[in-house]
Amino acid sequence: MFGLADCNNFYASCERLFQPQLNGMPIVVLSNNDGCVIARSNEAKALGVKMGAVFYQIKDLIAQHQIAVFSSHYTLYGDMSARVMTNLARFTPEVEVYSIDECFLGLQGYSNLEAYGHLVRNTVIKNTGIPISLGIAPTKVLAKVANKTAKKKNGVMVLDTDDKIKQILTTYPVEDLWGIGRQYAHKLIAMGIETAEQLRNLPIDWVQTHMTIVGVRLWRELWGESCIPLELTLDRKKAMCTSRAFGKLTGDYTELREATASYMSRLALKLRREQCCATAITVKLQTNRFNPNHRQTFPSITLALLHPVNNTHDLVKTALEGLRKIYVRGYLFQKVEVMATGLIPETEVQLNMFSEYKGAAHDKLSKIMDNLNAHFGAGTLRMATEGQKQRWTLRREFLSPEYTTNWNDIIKTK
DNA sequence: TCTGGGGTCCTAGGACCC
DNA sequence: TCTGGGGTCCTAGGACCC
Repeated sequence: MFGLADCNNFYASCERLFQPQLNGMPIVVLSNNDGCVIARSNEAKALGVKMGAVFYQIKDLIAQHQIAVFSSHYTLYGDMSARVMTNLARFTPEVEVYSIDECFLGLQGYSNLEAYGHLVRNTVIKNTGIPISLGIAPTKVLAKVANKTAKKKNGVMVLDTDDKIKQILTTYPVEDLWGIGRQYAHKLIAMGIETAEQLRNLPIDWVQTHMTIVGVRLWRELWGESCIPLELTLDRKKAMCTSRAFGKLTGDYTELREATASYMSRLALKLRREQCCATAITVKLQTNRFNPNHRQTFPSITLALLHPVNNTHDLVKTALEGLRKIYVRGYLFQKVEVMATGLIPETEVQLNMFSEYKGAAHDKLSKIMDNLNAHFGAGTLRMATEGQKQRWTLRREFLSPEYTTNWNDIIKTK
């Protein structure tokens, strides 16, 4: 049996936890640059705020109902997520952290799952203050279904018999299934397949032909045959990227250089944390695709590195070389993206006999930089090309304090 | 004025190998 | 008239997830 624990309205719950006067009040959390709504409390959902709604287009609604607004605060959410996961891990040795707010649990051999589920749920809520729901079923896909159903009931749902499964699937919208995205949903509904039960009654050959092997796995999981195992070890990443829209559009080469250098530095740090090196990097520029009155261009370039590296200096230098090659005057850019691909573990890097480079282990400068920045705060020591003023940085008008990760912001009680 | 960011997997087709 | 069989690797495009 698989359990799926999922935090309710996770980002909104994190913000509300530290402002209890907002209990029972509508809350929304915005994407980077305060662009669109990415999390809503139940009260905000009830007022008709849609997922992905564009913030400036719903400002009237927000004012009218006094909806509390927050900018994304991933330091806070990441820390709260870790607390939830630590608590969940006390209940089973088999834990797969699936996303920032979701976790699969291996529950094979456990008995009295209903009661156990409530124990898990109540413990997490008590210890972290974050409300969660728990779905338990014979497969991951069905655990997802159970979880979604649990959210509407008392927070725990166990699907342990064929009858229960059939009953739930009969009313379960096909587009809400894990693995059915917009395209498949569109195709299925056009054929009159509207529920999960109808989908699993389709012939498997049809599913194979139109939805590939991925669809077949989904189909089998709906019938209770587990095809998607728990992943108990972390796979090595294959690619990493840092991509962010600017706080304002810019065509200024100096600003684009600053942003590219900053994003690449951040990516280099991520690579070192994962203890891997990149063999190639891609730099991509984007104009604002939503504005039909703007001239559009999306230039991109991939550059191979002489040897796999993860040090800030070499990566920034290469990224700026890429930027120079793709930059065009006369466009207003909204975003730059840097991506590292062909990732190789630090310890398995093949050196180049014609180069002086000795490998990541000899990279003293990055180590010193990381240590200083860890101690004195991010950005204490950085590349000069990252700039001083950084006028292109994120808009985050509604940012909450770093309650759990910064001594200066810790909550004081009398 | 203003529209997120970071990933994975699968398939088909082409280039290449012996 | 007729043109093999068995592979690997890479890339682009399309789907999906949170």
